[in-house]
Amino acid sequence: MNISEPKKPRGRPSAFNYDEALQKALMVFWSRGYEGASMAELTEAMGINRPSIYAAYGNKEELFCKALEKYMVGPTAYVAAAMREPTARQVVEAFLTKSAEFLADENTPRGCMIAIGSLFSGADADQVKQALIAYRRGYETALKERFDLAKSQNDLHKSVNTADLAKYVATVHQGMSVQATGDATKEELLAVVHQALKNWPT
Amino acid sequence: MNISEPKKPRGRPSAFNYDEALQKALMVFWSRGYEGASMAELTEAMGINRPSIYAAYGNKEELFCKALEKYMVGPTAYVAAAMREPTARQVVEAFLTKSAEFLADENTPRGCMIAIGSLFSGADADQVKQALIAYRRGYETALKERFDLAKSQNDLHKSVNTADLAKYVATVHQGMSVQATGDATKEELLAVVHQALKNWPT
DNA sequence: CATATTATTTACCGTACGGTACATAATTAA
DNA sequence: TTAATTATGTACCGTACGGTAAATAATATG
Repeated sequence: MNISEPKKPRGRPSAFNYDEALQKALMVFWSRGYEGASMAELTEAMGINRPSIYAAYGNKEELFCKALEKYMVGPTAYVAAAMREPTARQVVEAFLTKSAEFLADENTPRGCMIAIGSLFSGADADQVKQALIAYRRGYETALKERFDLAKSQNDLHKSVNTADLAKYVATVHQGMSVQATGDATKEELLAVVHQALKNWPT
Repeated sequence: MNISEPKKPRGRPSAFNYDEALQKALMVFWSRGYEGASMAELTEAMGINRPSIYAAYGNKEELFCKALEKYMVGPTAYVAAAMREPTARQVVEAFLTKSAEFLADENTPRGCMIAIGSLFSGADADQVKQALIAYRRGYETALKERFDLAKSQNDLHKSVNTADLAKYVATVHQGMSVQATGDATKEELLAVVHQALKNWPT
């Protein structure tokens, strides 16, 4: 009786793969935003009928949040990688440079789902908006804490306000996201990054 | 027979003031975005019935565009004023500082309608999205031309890429708009501006 | 086999959406 | 007063929305 042996489920087996379908939903939310993505679009992209979605993922808000988690550990994994660069300057350079490439990548929807996925709240979708605000604050805090570490290593000067610096970097990233939904090219975004990195505090 | 004498209209007079009602519509679009603002909300805020809106302003897209024009000459007049500052550095400082105050102003909706009014397009609203992209490019171009002028006056060094610099400033502004829809305070936005101005080219 | 369990399918729910037809009210011109 | 003109109010259009009830199909267990 192996404890790691997966019990066979009793009823009719699922005809779709949970993660694959969620990945499809992610792409829809990413390209259309929360409000802009309709259940009709989602069902078609996911290739399963509506009641199956509700049974497997819950309602639209929960589906969005589950897709968001997939987004965090997948497409935006480069952010965590950037944090591990040896110096604060290199962290930011990696973060923003990779962001420029990511946001304007032609193989994925333009812009960052977390930055601009739902800026307004239609009273109902307030939970989604608040979740996104929390995520944004999350990686801003991660930047700040990385800068605090840099300060303790004399990598950043003691006079630097790490919270302000983190908010600045996050703001540039969010602005780049807006630019990416327009017609900004990767090269233009990289030029913005170059400008933002001039005179980095030491 | 004075030519400037306004002819009295023939039929039943309007029961509402065109500009006042449009101003109300503007506030709704500003706070909810294009997609998020429903005709029901608009009619209630404007205080007139739906057929009167369609008769006076056209459909929802046209109403949005008319409200946008009002936004341009009203709330965002500070942008044009900033352009008239004597030096490029002062132009940007005025633009971003005033933006920080504007975006987080508690008496108006948070964020900039042009920057984030409609980032996604639900196929139908593509015209609105494209209009906003054009407006964004408009003030980015205005910045670039102001920087070109500064270059010709030896206010900015010849080596400066004015297009890149303008895009950088626009990006910071758009990022601040996203921040403002979250919980960023005026003071935090001003700290971002301070950070963004540190690396100003000379 | 029968039974319990789970997933899928179809068809539908109530509501809100943007937009409009139509009758009526208010005004000017004749 | 009558006709022409314009705006208003009511009531409605078709459609799309997010979400679900209920019947059916597919599997495991006994």
